[in-house]
Amino acid sequence: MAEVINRKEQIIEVACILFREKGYAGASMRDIAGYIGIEPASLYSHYKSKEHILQTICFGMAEDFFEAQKAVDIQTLLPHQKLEKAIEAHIRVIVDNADASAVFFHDWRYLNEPSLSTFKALRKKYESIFAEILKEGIETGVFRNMDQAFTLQTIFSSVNWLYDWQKAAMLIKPEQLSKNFCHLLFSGIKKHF
Amino acid sequence: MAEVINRKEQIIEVACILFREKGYAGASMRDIAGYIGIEPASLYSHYKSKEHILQTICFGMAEDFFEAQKAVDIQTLLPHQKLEKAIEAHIRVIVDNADASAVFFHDWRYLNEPSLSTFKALRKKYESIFAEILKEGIETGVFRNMDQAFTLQTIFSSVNWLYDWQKAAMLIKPEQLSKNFCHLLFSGIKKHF
DNA sequence: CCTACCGATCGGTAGG
DNA sequence: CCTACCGATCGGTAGG
Repeated sequence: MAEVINRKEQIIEVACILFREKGYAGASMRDIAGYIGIEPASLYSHYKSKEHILQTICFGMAEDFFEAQKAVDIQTLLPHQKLEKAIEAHIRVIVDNADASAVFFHDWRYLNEPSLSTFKALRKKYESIFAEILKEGIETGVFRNMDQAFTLQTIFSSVNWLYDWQKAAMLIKPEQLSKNFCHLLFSGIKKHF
Repeated sequence: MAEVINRKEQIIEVACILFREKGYAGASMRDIAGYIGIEPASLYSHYKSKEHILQTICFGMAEDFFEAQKAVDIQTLLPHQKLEKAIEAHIRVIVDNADASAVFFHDWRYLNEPSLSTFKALRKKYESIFAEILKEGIETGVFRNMDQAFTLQTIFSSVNWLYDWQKAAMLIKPEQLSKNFCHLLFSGIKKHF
C-alpha cells in the first residue's frame, strides 16, 4: 500500500473498493472509516455527505473518460481506425480504474438530483462521440448499414464489463483486449470464404 | 394490474421491481410491504427473511434460463444455427422477465453462503452450454479460431444488458433482437468485399 | 395478516 | 481528527 499523501484521495480509493464490494447502499460510512482506521465522524471533515463521495467518484470517472477521448478525436483517421482508437482509450480507463469503474457503472443511479441529471447528460454526450464515428463509417461505406443505436449499446455493454473479468486472473494488456474486441466487432466470429 | 391470485408470487414481483429500482440493500422490507399494502411483519409469513426473497428470484431465473435451453440442445443443428437458437432463447427469458433479470444480474452477490456458491456454480454450468457450442464451431471450421473465454464473456455481457434498454422504449421483438445481435456477432460491422 | 415491539445500525451533527 | 450523541430506519420476532 502506498503512503497516505492525501486523505481525501484515500477516502475515495477505499470507498471505491467498498462500494464495489457491497454496493453504495450496502457499504456504510462506518465501513469506510474502519477500513482506513479513523472514526466515522472524521469523514465529514473531508466530504459533507456519503453522496458527496459518490459524486466525486462518478464525476471523476466521467472526466477520465472524456480526457481519454481527446487524443483520439483530433487525429484524422479512417472510421474503423478511429473507432479502434476510441475503444482502446475507453478500455484503458476501465482497466486502470477497475474499482472506480464498477461504481461508475453500477452506483450512479444512487445520485440525487440535480447530480443525477447532470451525470446522465454527460454519459449521453460521451456516447455520442462513438455514435458519430459509427455514423461516419456507414456514410463512407466502411461499415455496413445497421441499427446504429443497437450496435452502440452492444459495444458499450460488452466493453464495460471488462473491469469485472480483469479481476478474474485475465492478465491481457489493454492493447490486446482492444485488438480482440475490435476483431470481433469488425469481422465477427464466422469464417469468411 | 392482474388479480392477486397468489400473494407469494406478488411479493416476488414487487420485490423485483423495488430491488431493481433501489438495489437489494437499498430496498427495505417496509418498501415491499408498503407497495403491496400490507404490514411489514406480514411478509414473514411467506418468506422467512429478506434473503429468502432474493434467493427465490435468483434461483427462479436460473431455472428459467436452463429451461429455455432445453429445447435448443436436442436439435441437431450446425454450430452457428445452434448458437443463434441458444442466444434467442436466452434473450427471450431476459425480455420476458426484465425486472427479475435486473435482480438476477446485479444482486446475486448479496446472497450468503451456501446459496452464493450454488448460484455461481449454476451460472458456470449455464455458460458452459454456450462454451460448448463455440468450441464445436471452431473445431468444425464454422467459426474462426479465437480466444473462446473472451468471446464468451463478450456475448453474455452484451446480451445481458437487454433488460435495460428494452425499457428505454426499444420495442424490438426478441426474434429481431436476436437476429440483429447474431448478425453483429457472426459478421461484424465492417463491409466485406 | 396485524399490533406492538426489539436491538442493531444507519447518516449525520455539535463541540472541541 | 476525536468523543459523544441524535433521530430515523433497518431486519426480524412474539403473540394473537
